[in-house]
Amino acid sequence: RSLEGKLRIGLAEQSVLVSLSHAIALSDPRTKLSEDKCGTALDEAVRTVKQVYSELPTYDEIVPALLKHGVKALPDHCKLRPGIPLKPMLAHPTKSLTEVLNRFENMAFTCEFKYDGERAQIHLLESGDVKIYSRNSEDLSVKYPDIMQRLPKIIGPGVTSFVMDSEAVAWDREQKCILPFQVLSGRKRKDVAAEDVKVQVCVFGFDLLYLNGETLTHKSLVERRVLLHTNFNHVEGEFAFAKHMDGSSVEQIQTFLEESVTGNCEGLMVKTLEQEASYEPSKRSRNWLKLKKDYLDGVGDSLDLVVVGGFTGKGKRTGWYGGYLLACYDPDREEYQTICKIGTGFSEEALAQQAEQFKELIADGPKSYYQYGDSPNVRPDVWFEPKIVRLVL
DNA sequence: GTTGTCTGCCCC
DNA sequence: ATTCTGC
DNA sequence: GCAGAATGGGCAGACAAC
Repeated sequence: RSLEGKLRIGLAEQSVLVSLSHAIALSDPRTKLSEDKCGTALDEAVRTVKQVYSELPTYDEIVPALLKHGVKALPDHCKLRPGIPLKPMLAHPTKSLTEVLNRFENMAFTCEFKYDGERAQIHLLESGDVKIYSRNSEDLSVKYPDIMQRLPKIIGPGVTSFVMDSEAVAWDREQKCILPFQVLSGRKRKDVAAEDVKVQVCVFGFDLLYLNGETLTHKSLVERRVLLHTNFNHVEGEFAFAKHMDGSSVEQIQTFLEESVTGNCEGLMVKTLEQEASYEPSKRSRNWLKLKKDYLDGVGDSLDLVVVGGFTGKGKRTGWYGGYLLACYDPDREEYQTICKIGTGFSEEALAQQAEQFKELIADGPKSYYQYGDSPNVRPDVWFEPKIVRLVL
């Protein structure tokens, strides 16, 4: 966990990679370090190690290769390979179509449906083994035996190995339509047999990162997409290509966005096609933008809610409230019904100021007319008098 | 066995 | 996931 | 803009309690 940077001590993955790169570069006699070029050489080493790690995120292979061959030769020994999940490319959120058009002015770009499911990175190894990985590189192979089983139908002739980026989405076989994420999350995760799968899924492929021994990440999206479409088969209700539209006018995109929402999708992904259109593992790249319907202005309702409790903060929020319990007043029943917790969107200043504000409203316990659940995570550490109303977006 | 509580290199 | 902060 | 660390709802699984 130390190496993987998951200790929450202010030293996480990227800092570990920098440290490892520096340590190797500084101790390797092959790296000649003159005073003025030392900084540049270190930066170069970090760049190389990060690049390699993003494609083959396994210290078991990188560290021995570094020790044996040094930083410069590392990319020759550690390459993207089916069977090892690479860190998926992520998208930047945008709040309006204007923002998208602004970013991609004078560039070729494409819009894709943003499917509301689970990221699935599908690997076919030369050995014939199939593996499916989650967004966080968890092995989902056991969860999706149905996908494993149907793969032969999907793979085109001559394909011996590949890595595909896709979204697994809950699918209604009767209505032939996409079901919400909530349905998908009801699927079993362990000891799943393909025969008794209750929640069916359709896989929507949207990128191809490796094919028949060749890494495709440096190719442009338009090239990768051609390879995806020519080497895989659409299979009704089982595998489809993410729906896309390459038009660039406001009207075309607006229509496509509405179409995606009608089709039970979250909105659109907008991606560069030719320039700056490589696949950047692990990066939240500005070359991929997500335009979700609930980000858009005027979409989504706001509520007036009453703050009825506070949760003591942890870590850097120690000393004040890290989150609050909110309730909605029901005039018929004359009671406050707790509805959600809120813990983001507060600056440290607001957090401190609010702690002060609620100090005078601390109650001995929950009011008789508060209604809340049994679960401890909706039992705040401190209950408040129902005085403060907040507009929640 | 059945019920309840809590956790997760969880999913979003 | 979203959001804020220090660099 | 990056990296990191706060925090949300909701699920199946795991395990403790009965």
